[in-house]
Amino acid sequence: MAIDPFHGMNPEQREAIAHLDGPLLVVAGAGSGKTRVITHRIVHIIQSKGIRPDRVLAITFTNKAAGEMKERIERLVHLKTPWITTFHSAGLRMLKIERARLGFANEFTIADPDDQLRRWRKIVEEKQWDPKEFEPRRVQELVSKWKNDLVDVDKLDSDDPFRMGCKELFLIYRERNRQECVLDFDDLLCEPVRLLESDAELREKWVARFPYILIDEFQDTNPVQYRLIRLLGVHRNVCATGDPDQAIYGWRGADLKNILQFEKDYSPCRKVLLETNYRSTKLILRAAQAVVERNTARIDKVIRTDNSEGAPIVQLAVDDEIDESWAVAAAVDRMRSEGRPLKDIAVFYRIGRLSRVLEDGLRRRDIPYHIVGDVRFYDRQEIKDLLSYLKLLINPADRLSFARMSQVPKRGVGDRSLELLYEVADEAEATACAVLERDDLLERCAVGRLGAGLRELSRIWRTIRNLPLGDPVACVKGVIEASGIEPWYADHDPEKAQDRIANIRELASAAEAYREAHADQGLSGFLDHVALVTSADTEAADRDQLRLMTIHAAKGLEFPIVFIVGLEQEVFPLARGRVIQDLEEERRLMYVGITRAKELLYLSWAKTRSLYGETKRNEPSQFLAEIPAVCLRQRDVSGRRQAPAPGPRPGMFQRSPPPTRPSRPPSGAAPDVPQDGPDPAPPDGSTTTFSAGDLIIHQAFGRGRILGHKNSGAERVLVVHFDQHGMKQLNPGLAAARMRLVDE
DNA sequence: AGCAAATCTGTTTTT
DNA sequence: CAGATTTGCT
Ligand SMILES: Nc1ncnc2c1ncn2[C@@H]1O[C@H](COP(=O)(O)OP(=O)(O)OP(=O)(O)O)[C@@H](O)[C@H]1O
Repeated sequence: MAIDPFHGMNPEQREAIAHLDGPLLVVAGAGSGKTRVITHRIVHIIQSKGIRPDRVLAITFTNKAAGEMKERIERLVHLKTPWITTFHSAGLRMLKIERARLGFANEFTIADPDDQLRRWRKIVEEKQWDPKEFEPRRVQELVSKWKNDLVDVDKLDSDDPFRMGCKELFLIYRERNRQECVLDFDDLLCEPVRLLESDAELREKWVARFPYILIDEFQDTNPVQYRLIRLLGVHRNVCATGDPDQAIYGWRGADLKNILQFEKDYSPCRKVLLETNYRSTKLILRAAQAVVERNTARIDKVIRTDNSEGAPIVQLAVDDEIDESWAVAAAVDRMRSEGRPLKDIAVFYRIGRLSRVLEDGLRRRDIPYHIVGDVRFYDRQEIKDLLSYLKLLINPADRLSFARMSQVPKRGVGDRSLELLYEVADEAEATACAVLERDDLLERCAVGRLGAGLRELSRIWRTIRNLPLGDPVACVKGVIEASGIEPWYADHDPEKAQDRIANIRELASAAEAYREAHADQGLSGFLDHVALVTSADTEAADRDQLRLMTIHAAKGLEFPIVFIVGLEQEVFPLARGRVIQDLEEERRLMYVGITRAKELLYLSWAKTRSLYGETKRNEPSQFLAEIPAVCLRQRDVSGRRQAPAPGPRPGMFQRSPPPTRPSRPPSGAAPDVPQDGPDPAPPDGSTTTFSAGDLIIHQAFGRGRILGHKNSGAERVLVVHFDQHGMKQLNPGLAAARMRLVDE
């Protein structure tokens, strides 16, 4: 029944698959079959060495890549491969197994990054330090960098007061997390390293656990990750594959020099170069290669393809971002009408914000799309609310979750009640949840009219605390029921209630799906899963949708047709405050983007673009000029809207005329003057409307005159000029209840 | 305690 | 410009 792992492989790939014992480094360009080598090597290891699949540690960059690799291998060997995962999941799995060594009082939970940020903010506040100087975001960023760079913070010394301040904050942060049995994301890498380094016996056990180790996308490995590999890979059966030209996570501490380091650390090390690209047309590959060859800090490598020459890359210049989105939508629409499945097409951009305009264009043409890396399902407010209850069932010491549970739904428990409760808990050396369980403690904080809320909270906690932790579905359903969160959202936020309730139900479905796949794992496993899953993993891959994503999210993927938009200097390559921080990394990003395309590539840039609230004139990206002209077909459809007689609109990416967009009204003329027209009826059902020019009296602001209404973001607002208070923008629904018309 | 309005940011990429 | 945070009122 053995399958031939060498089947369909070229000679270099075969060499890499065959060389099982001793270190191996595969360095190769895009689309050369590196991931395929890893996959087939694993099959070969299992078959020829008789190694159990669960004793192969294979690291991929994303959960999705891991899932695909797992699926392929499990289909071939019919056994589970739980250690084909990301670094973070592998770290978590190790910590779960070794949790006794962490020294926590109860089972740990993984803190949500937002909750951690709140923790930093609170610590700065308690210290009474200036939150401008110690901005929680910056502090969190630096500490994360330290952890990923393996900095020993206890020994850290610096002249920089910010760094020393962060050190002081960190010591408090760490202690608090320890008390609450909470780990942050970076701890999933640091803690395994710490445990392994401090215990030779443990190290031996884990080294023996994985006789073979493989790492894909090695160029984006950071110091902690590499240390973990070094600790586990003393047997030297370590295989790394990577492409230095695809190193795009330098900002996260990844260091492409790890590739050179690997060769030294594992010297002598077999090195295999893969030089055939199986993915792209000749023109696309030549363009990508020409761009990346501009980098100076780079070792040249050969890459060729037997694929056809292919169609030229289309480059398009447009007036602004709206035209760009129209052009993309028109081109996609045409492809769809020619029978192309939408899932063959992807649109890439440097920064996530660019997806907004694209969405407008796509919606106009009813093109279904999926934004990869959009708000994670598990990051939605209502989901986090429920997760706080669930986390407390596992780890009642977690006060960040406690605070959220206490205050959603709102039940009259505020910061004061919480402070009091924490004091009582600390004094009794009990967890916050224990206070809710014990009448004697509860009565000490549920005093006066503050008491009602806490008693209600206590009642809820007592109904959920005995939910069966082995069954995530029962827990989720029990918490939804007991918390009363559905009726509360329905009542309190009717606008979004439907979506919210749908999401809440989906959480229950997710728990069901999880229970189905991991019957032995229980609630705790479900929560871990939730912490690590990204929105790229949750996508509905079965639907025929256009995919929109940042180039970072496109790493490792391939599509027949690719659009890259926003190719303007300072947008891509991206500048911060007019400075491009790392041009070579930006260029590698361009290389990654181009090399995702198999057949057709479209590149567009807009002469003006509104971003961050201002409209800027931009130059085309330097990367466009770096592509050899012979690879390109250039079109410029800018400047046509101003034509005196509009006539039929010229084609954009293609030659057939797309529908025209009327030229914009002179919007810059009077930005603050609201548009006229009747106000929408207030949502409360009353019929009161106000029109521009009406004179009104407002309960709070007194006499004023309605100027009209305008759109402020997604909201419609009423613009009123008050005699006493000047110009104000009011919510029309609420304002209607608070003001009345008066006669002149 | 809770809400709505006003003010103030900053502004990349993600496991 | 949009999101988060602070202020100010009930
Ligand atoms: N020997 C081969 N013959 C035919 N097709 C191959 C071969 N090896 C790989 N491929 C195909 O080439 C494409 C690229 O392979 P793969 O994703 O493994 O490359 P990669 O080097 O990991 O790419 P990248 O670094 O760009 O992510 C895939 O569609 C794969 O199926």
